[in-house]
Amino acid sequence: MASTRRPGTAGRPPTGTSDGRPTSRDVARRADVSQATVSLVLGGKWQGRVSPRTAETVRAAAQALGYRPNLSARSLRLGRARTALLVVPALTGDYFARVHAGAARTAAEHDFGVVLYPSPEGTGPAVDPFGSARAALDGVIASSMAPDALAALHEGGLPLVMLDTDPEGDRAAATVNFDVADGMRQVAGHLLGLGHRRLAHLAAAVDSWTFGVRARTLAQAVARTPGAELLTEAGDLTIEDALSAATRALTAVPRPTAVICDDDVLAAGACKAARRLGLRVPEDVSVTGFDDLSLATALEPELTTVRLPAEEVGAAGMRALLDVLAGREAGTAVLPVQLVRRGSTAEPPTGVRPCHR
Amino acid sequence: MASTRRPGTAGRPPTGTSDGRPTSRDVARRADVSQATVSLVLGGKWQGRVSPRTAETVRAAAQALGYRPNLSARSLRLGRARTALLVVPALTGDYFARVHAGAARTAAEHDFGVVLYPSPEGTGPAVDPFGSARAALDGVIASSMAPDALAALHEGGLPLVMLDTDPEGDRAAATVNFDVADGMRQVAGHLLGLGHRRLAHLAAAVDSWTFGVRARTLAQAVARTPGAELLTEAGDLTIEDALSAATRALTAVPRPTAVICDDDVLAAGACKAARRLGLRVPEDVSVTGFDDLSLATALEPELTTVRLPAEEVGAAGMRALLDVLAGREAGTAVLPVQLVRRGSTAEPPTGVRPCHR
DNA sequence: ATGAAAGCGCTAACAA
DNA sequence: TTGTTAGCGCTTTCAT
Repeated sequence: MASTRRPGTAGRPPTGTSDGRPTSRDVARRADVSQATVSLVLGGKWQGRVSPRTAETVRAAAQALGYRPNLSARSLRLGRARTALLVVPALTGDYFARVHAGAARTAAEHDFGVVLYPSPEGTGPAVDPFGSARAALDGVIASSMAPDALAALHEGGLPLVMLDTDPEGDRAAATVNFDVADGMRQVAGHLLGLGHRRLAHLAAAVDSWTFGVRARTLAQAVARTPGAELLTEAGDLTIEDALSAATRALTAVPRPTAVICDDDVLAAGACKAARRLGLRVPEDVSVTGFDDLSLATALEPELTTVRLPAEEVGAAGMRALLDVLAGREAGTAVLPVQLVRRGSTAEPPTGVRPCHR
Repeated sequence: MASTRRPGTAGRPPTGTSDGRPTSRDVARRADVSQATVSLVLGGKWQGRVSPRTAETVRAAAQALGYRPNLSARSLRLGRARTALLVVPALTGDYFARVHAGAARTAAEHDFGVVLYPSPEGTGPAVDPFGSARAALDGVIASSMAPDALAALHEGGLPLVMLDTDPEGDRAAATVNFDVADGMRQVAGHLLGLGHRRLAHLAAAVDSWTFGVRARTLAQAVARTPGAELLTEAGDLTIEDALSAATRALTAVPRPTAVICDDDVLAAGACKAARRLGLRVPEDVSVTGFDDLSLATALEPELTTVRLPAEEVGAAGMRALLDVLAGREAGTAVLPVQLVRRGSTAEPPTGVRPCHR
């Protein structure tokens, strides 16, 4: 008989079964089986344990009720959520969209989910991503984050895979990187091969492993080439900043004949600066980008740039995380990149020897 | 004494307390209080119920153990997750990043979270967003999705707020829109006022409310202006497609003097097409965009376009959802938009009367 | 082939 | 002021 409201009953949350959202018990009642049977059937592990007839009944009832398993209950019970957090510094541009797509695809193949967390702080320390990313998580994939940002991520005590970040940091369980050094070497080789000798490096004013590598590699390549010189200007990854940095570079005396940019956005700024200075690209000055964003082909002329296999880095990152979660060894992967030659580069203008002023 | 393994004990998931992740019971043990006290203290509702001294002890223990509450358990118990799903058709460009930022900011103010779901299908029907978005959800905000996509979203049985979508669809609990009609009127007025009479509409080949409104409004504005004529070409929202559609428009005879684009990406394609045809922007042909993406200022000349308050639509959407969840009435909001005049528009070329071929 | 039961970690009512 | 207790919905073992 109904006892007079026992202690614990009082603590019942506002959303009982009257909430409208059917539970597996509702399905069980309707199919006239036990709740456990429902779980078995819908969990797909009923083979040889539940009769096909019953299984069908259960599925019909679930369908009729529009039943969806409660995710919280499932992951509470399982202790795992089959979910990874993908932390990215920004959502601008299509690069991170592609990383996400790759990660999500691979995750789905293993019945995993990915929740995306665009860090409000950019590449810097993420402010409590675990508080904001409202999901139960099994692991974290961090793309292009600064080293000190990773510390905060590591606090979570979750397996961490880093993409496009310093592989020397020993915080991560696994690392996936691009061969950015090779990419920059390809750029330098392309321009140097075209005959350029006065180069400007439009560097990203961002403390990030990838940009450090780009700067060092470029400096080395130039140093190895007799007669070649390198001028460096830095700017934030915004059009506005790129414009002013590029303007500084292009008004230097003697004027560089090529501007090597750390990023396609910077390259867009460089093209804008060139045009405003009355310089034609590529006749008067060559410009290169990096990343091969959709922006690269939105410009006219289209940018010569380095294509990064963004989807693949996302996929490889997810695979690495799955390996770690399964207790398997997850190595450090380095993905090849490729220079895409388009309209923004050409031979340097002739007759513009030292007599340029 | 340890009984001989009772029934239910067998079902214990692999991750017990030995998993390494501390639970509130671990904190309780360490602080030498009951688990309930821990919950009270860390839940911030201990005022006048737990002595400050005890509270401090608990916090210290939690800190020392690196305790983080288990989200699954919390939302299972609460029956609500304080989390919204934001469904967007794509992550390219910075528009949706801004919508997300606005929604996340407002959510955070109410201790809510936002999980972002980039629909792999673009504006079309989302394939089981609830399966992929691995989080317990209280509601859904859908931005710029096609009408039939919303049906699938509504299946979830969750409150649905729509952004930038047909307000006539009765599926949503609330709607937030831009005054796109006004935006298009501003564009048309600007160009017509400059003296343009032969206009081309570079339309987005996307079945979406917002583009329908843009087309209708533009047609009306042109029809109301004596001597004005409108040519329409449609293309997907890619540079490549925009380029060919714009090329068709710009090779029409007589050539239009202005190209009104449904979107900044289309406008970038139009600029590219113009340049390839040897036409100068804006001297020979004016081009307008829509959205004011960062792309708009990456180009030279910068695009005259319509700025949409993206962050605000995200914030308003989140507010509407919070209202619905609280049982309050959530009206339909319409946000004002503004034409931003930049370098891509000017008076039509003179002396290019009918004698242009 | 099916059911009963336990308990994942948490919150909140109630007892003490 | 603090502890006890029930139970959110689910998965899984064991008993039937």
